[in-house]
Amino acid sequence: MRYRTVIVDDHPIVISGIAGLLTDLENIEIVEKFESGVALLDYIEDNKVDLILMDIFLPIINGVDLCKTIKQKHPKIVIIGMSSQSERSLVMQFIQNGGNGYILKNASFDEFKDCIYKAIDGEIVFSEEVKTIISQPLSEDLERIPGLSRRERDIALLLSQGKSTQEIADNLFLSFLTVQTHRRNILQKYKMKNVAELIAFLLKNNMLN
Amino acid sequence: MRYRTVIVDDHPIVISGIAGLLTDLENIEIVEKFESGVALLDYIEDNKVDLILMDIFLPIINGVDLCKTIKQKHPKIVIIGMSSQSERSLVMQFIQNGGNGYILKNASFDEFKDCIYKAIDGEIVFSEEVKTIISQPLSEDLERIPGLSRRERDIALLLSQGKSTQEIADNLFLSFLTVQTHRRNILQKYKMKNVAELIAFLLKNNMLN
DNA sequence: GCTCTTTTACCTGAAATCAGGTAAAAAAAA
DNA sequence: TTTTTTTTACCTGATTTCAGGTAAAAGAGC
Repeated sequence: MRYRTVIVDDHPIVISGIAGLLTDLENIEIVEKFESGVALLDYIEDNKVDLILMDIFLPIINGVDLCKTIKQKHPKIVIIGMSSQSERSLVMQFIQNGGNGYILKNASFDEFKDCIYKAIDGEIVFSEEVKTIISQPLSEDLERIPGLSRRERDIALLLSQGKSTQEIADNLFLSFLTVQTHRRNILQKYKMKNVAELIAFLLKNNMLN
Repeated sequence: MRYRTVIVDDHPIVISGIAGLLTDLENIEIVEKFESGVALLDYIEDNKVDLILMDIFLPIINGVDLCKTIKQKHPKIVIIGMSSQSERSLVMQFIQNGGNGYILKNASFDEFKDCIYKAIDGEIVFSEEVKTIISQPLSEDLERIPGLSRRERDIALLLSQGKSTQEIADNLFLSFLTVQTHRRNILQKYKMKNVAELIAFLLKNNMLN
């Protein structure tokens, strides 16, 4: 079986580069190339596609949303994201929205080949550098951030559930004033202006749960 | 080379079950079994370990935190998470904290074997059911949730950055009262009590960015 | 034993949010 | 073109948060 493959990238040079790499691959047939997501969305409505290699930074509609939209209608299409540089949260978001893998564009030909074959085989794949990005950062990112104490985490968790100071006090059998103090201490510890910013910060850094 | 492997699970029955599966595997040597994370943390300080299979739901310290702690000091140890049932965010969190893979306990022997060998080989692996969990749910989960309008998303984004109503109004060149109306509409749309709960909800459902 | 951190608790006043209402212009969809 | 959704805007009052203090008891670490 030959996999009908589409490439989406807003840089024509990158498209031809990837196309060049892929022509060497057995059973990968490049059927179309696009420079934007909307053109791709039109195309897949009328044509059979098995594999999509897409840049994440695209004009109009970004790669994450594009992937989500495609997967909702065509869950069987294998989608691999690509970008020149990236960060952890972007990669995770792409996977959470149905992506089957993520490759940095500086990956070697062998990495590309490996990842594509494995993705077709049903695996979720990452190029080497992506793997380090999604797992290593915590050693630098999170180590310097002082953690929440147990009580503070309890309170932060209830805050993220929309509880008011009074409700939290009732919930934890504490004085209203005590909870108020904890709230202020947490905000000051991370220099946050209010609970909204705090919750966003804590969730992005995986400090709740 | 034989991989020195440790199993951590608070159900002795599960430990023996997994141990049984693994004895059949070439070059996997089970050197120790633990029922809690603290015992494991002590052990790895004094003994060489290559691979850890750990339950995610553990007493005292949970699997995600345990994985994070271990990886900070011993990034080369391969850690695979396991649980009986799971949800997307938990799996993603585990991976973001350095985990090399995630397997549901109902996976077949072949899946276990495959995942373990691939993880040792440097891949990030998921058992079949985990793959569907992390990618499929969006088609049911998110489709029924009404989206934010463009203006609403602008405002929600600024809220997540800790901006006050007045600051948002200045930022978007709107009246204070207009922003106030948008805030209320967003809260009512998702039946949220306050911005804190709203931000948590939006971030967990990838509705910001 | 001593020290530092955490948890508990209280007071006050300004600022901001939340909840209820209404309504009209503009834009998008049917 | 008509209808619906979105965006804009105003009013009021109760509730809540935020920021500034202080301080003592309990627990963890040295």
